Amino acid sequence: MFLFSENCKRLHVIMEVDAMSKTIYDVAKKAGVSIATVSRVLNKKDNVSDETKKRVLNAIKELDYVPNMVASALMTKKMFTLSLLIPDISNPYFSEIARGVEDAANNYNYNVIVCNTDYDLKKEAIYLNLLRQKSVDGFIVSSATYNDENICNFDHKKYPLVLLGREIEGAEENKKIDIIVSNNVCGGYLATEHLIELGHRKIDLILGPKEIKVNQEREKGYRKALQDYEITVDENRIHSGEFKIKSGYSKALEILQKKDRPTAIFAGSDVIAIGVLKAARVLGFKVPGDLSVVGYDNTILAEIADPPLTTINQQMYRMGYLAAEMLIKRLRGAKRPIQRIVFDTELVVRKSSSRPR
Amino acid sequence: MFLFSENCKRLHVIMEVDAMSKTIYDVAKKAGVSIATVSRVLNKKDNVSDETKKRVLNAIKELDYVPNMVASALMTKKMFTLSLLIPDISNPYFSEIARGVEDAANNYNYNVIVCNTDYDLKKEAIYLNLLRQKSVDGFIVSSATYNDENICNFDHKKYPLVLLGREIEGAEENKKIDIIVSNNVCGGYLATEHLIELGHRKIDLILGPKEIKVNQEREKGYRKALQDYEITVDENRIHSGEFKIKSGYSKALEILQKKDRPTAIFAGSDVIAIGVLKAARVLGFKVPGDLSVVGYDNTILAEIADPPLTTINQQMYRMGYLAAEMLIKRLRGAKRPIQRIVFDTELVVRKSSSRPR
DNA sequence: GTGAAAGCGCTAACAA
DNA sequence: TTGTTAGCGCTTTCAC
Repeated sequence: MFLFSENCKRLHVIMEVDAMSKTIYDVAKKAGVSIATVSRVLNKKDNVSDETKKRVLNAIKELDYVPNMVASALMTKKMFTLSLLIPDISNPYFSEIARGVEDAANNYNYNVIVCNTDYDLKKEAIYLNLLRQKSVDGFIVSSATYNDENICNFDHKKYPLVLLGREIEGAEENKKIDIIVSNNVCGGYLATEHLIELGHRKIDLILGPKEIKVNQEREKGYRKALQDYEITVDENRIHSGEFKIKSGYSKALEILQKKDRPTAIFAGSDVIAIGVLKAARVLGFKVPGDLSVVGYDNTILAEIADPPLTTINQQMYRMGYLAAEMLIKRLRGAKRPIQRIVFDTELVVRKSSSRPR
Repeated sequence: MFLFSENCKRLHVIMEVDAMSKTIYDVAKKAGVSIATVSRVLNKKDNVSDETKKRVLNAIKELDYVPNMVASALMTKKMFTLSLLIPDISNPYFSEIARGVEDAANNYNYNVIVCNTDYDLKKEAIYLNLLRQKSVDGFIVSSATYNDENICNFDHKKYPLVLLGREIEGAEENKKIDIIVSNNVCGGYLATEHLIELGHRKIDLILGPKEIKVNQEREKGYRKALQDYEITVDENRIHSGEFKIKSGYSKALEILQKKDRPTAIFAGSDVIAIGVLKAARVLGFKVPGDLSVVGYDNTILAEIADPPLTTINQQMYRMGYLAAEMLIKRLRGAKRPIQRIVFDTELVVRKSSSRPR
């Protein structure tokens, strides 16, 4: 069976009528109106009479018509899709952020494309480029190292961007981009102060990669706290590795076997702290009796760890949610100044820290 | 300054030349060829002479031209984007799957839109509908309950779909859709058998929601193991709740205070098992001395728990990876039969299980 | 090997 | 309030 679909200038040879996707022309024809009117109804413009609107809505329902957003995006440049670039979605810290981003996006009828950059600038650049081709409306980026050239060279006018949890070097650059961070200096300070106030003097610090700015900031907080309490900073007590259990484990193993071993370790993330706990267990040190441990992030891991980790809370979900919300509001054309929002961090005391023996 | 861009039928009023996105017309003009030729080069068709190809490539580079995939998708219907529907990305089980999906997708130059359905069929339906409008190429769905009407009524011809970790009721329905699952009956059996062989006879089962088929299957494995070892199944020992720490906690609290309390609990997920551990701690039961606990999934939580959880390993990452790969291969038009792939589960023995006192 | 021209399914200016 | 029509930036016949 062959049929002609009598769309204006379109001539379809159709095998099964239902197999073809319906277009705005089919709806227009069925409702006895022009495509412009159908478009008006679809986009909820008010200048359509109730009478015709009803007819169009009926036709849409009867034909099971689904509007094609790709076609409309060709004109409007809006795909109602955000992209989220993070190092690794399987990391609880980022999956919590992602959940916040997606919830906000969903709330405004946006979708989110998630990309894992693995802290790899090249991979990030490829994603950025591919997604621009797809006319994604905006970007939330959380994978930048402190001097991320991808971001510095990015055309923020054309592609709205919110930086999440990371800053770019240079105050001027920062003034051009919306940024959401948490107060890492404060977090580093709080963790260190907590240990000092418990009576610790030999406090080692195990951070994530140096290139990631949050680590520099947490270190700053650590130094500041020691200074404020008039404890000399021992450079040999400051270490860095990766945000991985293994990394925390091996560093701690090394540290804890030195003569002048610390009575406390402040880890730059919960994951690192988990590695420290493991090393302590292997070496027969009791936590917190022989060694106090403080983590960072307050992911679900901190609750579950043995013993439950004292840690610094970051508001991942809220940061993600706000990032998406800011981005969407900017996309909607609100003339708002560039913002830089700093989320508070706070100390969460659990069982992994106590006064030294 | 006003300029005319001399694109064929297009007349642009341009303020800053560089501010406008370059189109295929600009490239064609600069290279002195037609847009058809540019298109051929972009799509790597072979029928272009090396000479002209070089000119076109040069023009592309000089203009910093970025092809518009939305426009091309209007013809080709390919957006090179998959969507992944899962209950909750912040759940480590699903974030591990998501990572596998995204890695495979990225490997084939696809992107993935992640959606959180919260086990809510209505929310799932809304996502499915919205994403169809966006011409997403295919779907990976992991949120279906066992009789998910959204999936049953889904037009798999038009929108390729892979079911991940869940099946649909009815063998016939299943034959129409690619499915990737792990062997939950086997997993349930292995966990139960492990406890039986340790000498346990009073083994309680705490599952997730009954509507989710995996729970029914794990229960089946549990029953089978008891029967094989000639232990009477006590219906009062089978419980169900949610896949949440709290749920496991409250159920275990209740169970452990009964007169005839179990010597072992098999939890339907690591998260539930974590709740059980917490309840045991609160009530002063030592794990594994007073109570053995076995989890399910082998997420990162199992490693980290106190004590580390004996659990059933599921290959989340590989399942996710394969799901995306299957979907993409189908999208590429390979005429392949509908597949149903079952991943093995295996017992991982850690510290939360031992013989009963 | 290359170009002209007709759409893909919409939106939006302009007419009526 | 409604319709006509010219694109949006590509792909894809069909000529040459």
